Amino acid sequence: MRKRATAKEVAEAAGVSKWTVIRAFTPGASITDASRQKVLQAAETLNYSPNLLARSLATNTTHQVAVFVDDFANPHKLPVLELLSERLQAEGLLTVLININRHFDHVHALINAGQRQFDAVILFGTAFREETLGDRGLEPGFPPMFVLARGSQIPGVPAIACDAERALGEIVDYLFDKGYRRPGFMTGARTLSTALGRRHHYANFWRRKGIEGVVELAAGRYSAEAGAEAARAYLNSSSPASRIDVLMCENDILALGAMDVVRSEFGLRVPEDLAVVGFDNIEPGGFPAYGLTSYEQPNEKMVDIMVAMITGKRTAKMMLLPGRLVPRSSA
Amino acid sequence: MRKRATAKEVAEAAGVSKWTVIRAFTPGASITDASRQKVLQAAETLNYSPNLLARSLATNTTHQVAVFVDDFANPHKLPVLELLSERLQAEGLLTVLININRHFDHVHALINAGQRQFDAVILFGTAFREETLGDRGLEPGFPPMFVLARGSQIPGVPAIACDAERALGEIVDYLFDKGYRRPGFMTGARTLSTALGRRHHYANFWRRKGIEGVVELAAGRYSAEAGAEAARAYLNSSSPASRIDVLMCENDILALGAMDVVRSEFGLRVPEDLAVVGFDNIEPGGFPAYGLTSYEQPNEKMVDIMVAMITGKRTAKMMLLPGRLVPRSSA
DNA sequence: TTGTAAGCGTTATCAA
DNA sequence: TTGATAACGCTTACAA
Repeated sequence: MRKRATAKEVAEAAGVSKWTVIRAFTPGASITDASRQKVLQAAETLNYSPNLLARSLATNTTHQVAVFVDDFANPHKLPVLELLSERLQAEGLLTVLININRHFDHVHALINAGQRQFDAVILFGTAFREETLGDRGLEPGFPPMFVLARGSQIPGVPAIACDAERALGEIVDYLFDKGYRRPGFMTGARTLSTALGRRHHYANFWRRKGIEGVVELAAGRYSAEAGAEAARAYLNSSSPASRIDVLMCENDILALGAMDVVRSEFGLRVPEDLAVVGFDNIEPGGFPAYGLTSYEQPNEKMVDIMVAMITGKRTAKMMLLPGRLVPRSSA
Repeated sequence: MRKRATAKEVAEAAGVSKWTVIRAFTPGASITDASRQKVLQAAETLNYSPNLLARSLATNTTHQVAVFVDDFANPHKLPVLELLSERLQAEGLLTVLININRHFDHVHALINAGQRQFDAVILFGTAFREETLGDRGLEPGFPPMFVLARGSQIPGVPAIACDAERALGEIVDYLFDKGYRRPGFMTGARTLSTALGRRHHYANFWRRKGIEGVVELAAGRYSAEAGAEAARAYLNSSSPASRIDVLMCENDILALGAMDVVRSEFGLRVPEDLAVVGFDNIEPGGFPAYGLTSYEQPNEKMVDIMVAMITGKRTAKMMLLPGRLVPRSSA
């Protein structure tokens, strides 16, 4: 593996100075066509292309965006990652996928992100509280941060997310119209503000309908298994007469787990005996085997806006966007 | 947003030279404890941490690995991405997710990867033929390439994948023992070598059992919808008497789409009327609503080996690893 | 152990 | 338009 050719080498080959070489590769630089041709030809034979690393050091911009993800159990992440990477690449930005876990937490990741001079940091659905950073605060020279698909817990960090209040309003209206009157809600991780948020709005809208006391099923985390366990626990401990008639789950993956238990283990019919609703509208939910009623987040819009903010084509600020109710057979 | 502190500034604050500052941040460098303490303290107050970009330029290693992905429809990608990013991070390497699509193809991506000096490039399940690069070949100074979860089509580019021959052998043995005798195979993209590979091995093993003529259902691409269409087309055009009794699909997502059609649209029972088998063992396949018999790739092993090769702890070479048959109710 | 010089491959700025 | 000088922030090699 030979070394890459440098601008200097190309310059010698073309009989010009290295700065002229740079100009040949700089759109809109002042250079004669003759020089440019000479340079491009020399570059071609030497197989030269500018070293982006050196460019980054000099320009102080890496064209790389860090995306923090901590919940890979949710299939919803994949299509959004696809969208995000596509749109970023369309703007000449690369996606650095950062796995937030026990060994590489937000603090480490943020410090690392600073050291690597990313152009921006996106917290994609990750839970992150301001206190976590401690005194460090947002360090000087730190890349601008954004929160995607979740409300922001950090003042000054803009969030682009689905409007949960509006979403839950639509959902409750729909369920009420369908005749459901004994609502339950399954939460994933308790500490997350969105968890509280969705649950909170859900309860609020039912209250406005004159119905108090939404039953809470706590799954503790986001996975089909957790959803299954929570549903099982509830169904085992409740009498058929007093049961809820509709279960809204904080996301689809919980809903699918719950639905499996409701039907396979307890032989209940969905939606006749117990209706189920999810959130995110992941693909398997739409399969005939489930027919899960869900709520679709405006992924494209969210991603487009986020990318526009990162590139500075839009002013960075919090935005809540409307999604879309997707009614199917489960409720 | 102030600029980041530099080693030089810390040096001035600590009353030493900037090289001493560097040493304080270099494990195993010769420096007195006194100096180190002074430096670390100054660094602390100035909130200094080394600039990784500058380091990369100087050391010619970025600690970044590019991962090319072109098929985001397969949910199997997500857990593997999680594993991969985790293991890479454990080695101090960051994952740059590169979306291969119409606008950003392998050639662009590879050139870009060279310019960015990634430490390695992983083709994760992407189809890429040698000719694509044309004359350029693998350019000098180009990062080492690896293929993950697919056979390599490029000589000299090591692939880490599941042993397809062994896998299909196990599957056919299992199906034969279960009494199935009229096999069908659903292919995704026709051009991919693994497609041909899996189908090829499948047909071979049936032949060894004395059964010729595996029926091919061509879905054309990898998605539940494509699987559904192919299954629909086949069932519509075949007479119940002459039909296959077991359908092996090239991957799970095709299998789920097919299974939905088989059951919901044609009212056939799985496995009694038509058994279905997939590949990858994605999560929804395991849900009670499907109970899809599948074959699990050794994801952890593949990823661990790949990372070990990238870090040089293992010699880079092609490896085929055994997976695991996961029998469920669908076959 | 510590300081110095040179170099990594660009870009920014100014002079010719 | 072109060439030259300085700078980006670090590492490597060498000298003190």
